[in-house]
Amino acid sequence: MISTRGRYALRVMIDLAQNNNGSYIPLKDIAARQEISKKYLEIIVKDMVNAGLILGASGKGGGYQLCRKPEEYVVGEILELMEGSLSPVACLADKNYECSRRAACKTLPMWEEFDTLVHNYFYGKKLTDLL
Amino acid sequence: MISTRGRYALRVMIDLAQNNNGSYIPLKDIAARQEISKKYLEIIVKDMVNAGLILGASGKGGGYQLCRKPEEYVVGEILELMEGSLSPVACLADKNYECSRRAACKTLPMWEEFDTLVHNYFYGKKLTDLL
DNA sequence: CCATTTACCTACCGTGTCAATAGGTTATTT
DNA sequence: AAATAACCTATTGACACGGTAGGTAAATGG
Repeated sequence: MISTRGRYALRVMIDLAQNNNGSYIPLKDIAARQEISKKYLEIIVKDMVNAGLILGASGKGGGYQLCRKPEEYVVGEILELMEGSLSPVACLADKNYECSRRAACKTLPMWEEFDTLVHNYFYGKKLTDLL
Repeated sequence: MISTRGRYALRVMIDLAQNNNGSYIPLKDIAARQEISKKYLEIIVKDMVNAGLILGASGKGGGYQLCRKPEEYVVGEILELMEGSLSPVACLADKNYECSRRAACKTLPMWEEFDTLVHNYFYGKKLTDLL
């Protein structure tokens, strides 16, 4: 299940790409267009800045902006940064996960195969595919 | 993310298939082999009985049993019964979900495509593929 | 008939995440 | 100085997750 963090982040990226005119776009406008609580979006967008996905600028004339060309963003990257991991099970999501049953686990190969499938799907989609 | 409900259910099914000798298998044995709390498994296994995945029998000599041939079980069916839905977003998981932005949603087609991918993957896997 | 075994049932609980709100501070421009 | 907008800290209510506890009902063996 993809949470609002990932989904809203994706919609912000799309909004920024669609309204990309060189200047910064205030969150107020994005929140209004996307019909998402501005206060809640602040939290998500702040993380997007910290993750290096977008640029933020304070003060009058400030707002947010893409820091790459839209076609250089990959959906999987955005989702993974916001969701933490796209893996279906804890033993794959957490690299340091210890499981004594690992060698004998009958289901692990399936989760691994599925994990690869998910990864390939979202990393094969660019932001521009959503415009 | 697949929760323990779905994962444990799958392991119980595998255990039942591997130890399928015609008689009922007590949960105590399954819990011991799988190293899962028996008390917690009770909850999950009860739901599996209610869902019609397995048979339960009380009393001495009782326990649980598959009610179909192992090759007639599909992983997707088991997971979906236990997890409720495998859909990545609420607007697809809940059939009665209302969204005013549906027609304009730029991301919906991607979620739909991904949903189909997930569905096809797990419905293409049989229980016997995990033995 | 009684003890044992086993499933089945109801209730509760601690922790954590999700989605959001509230209110204030800093930075920047006009 | 005023306005704008990002940034920061704290809090909240609801809910799911993963489990525990203790008891009841059903079936069997001796």
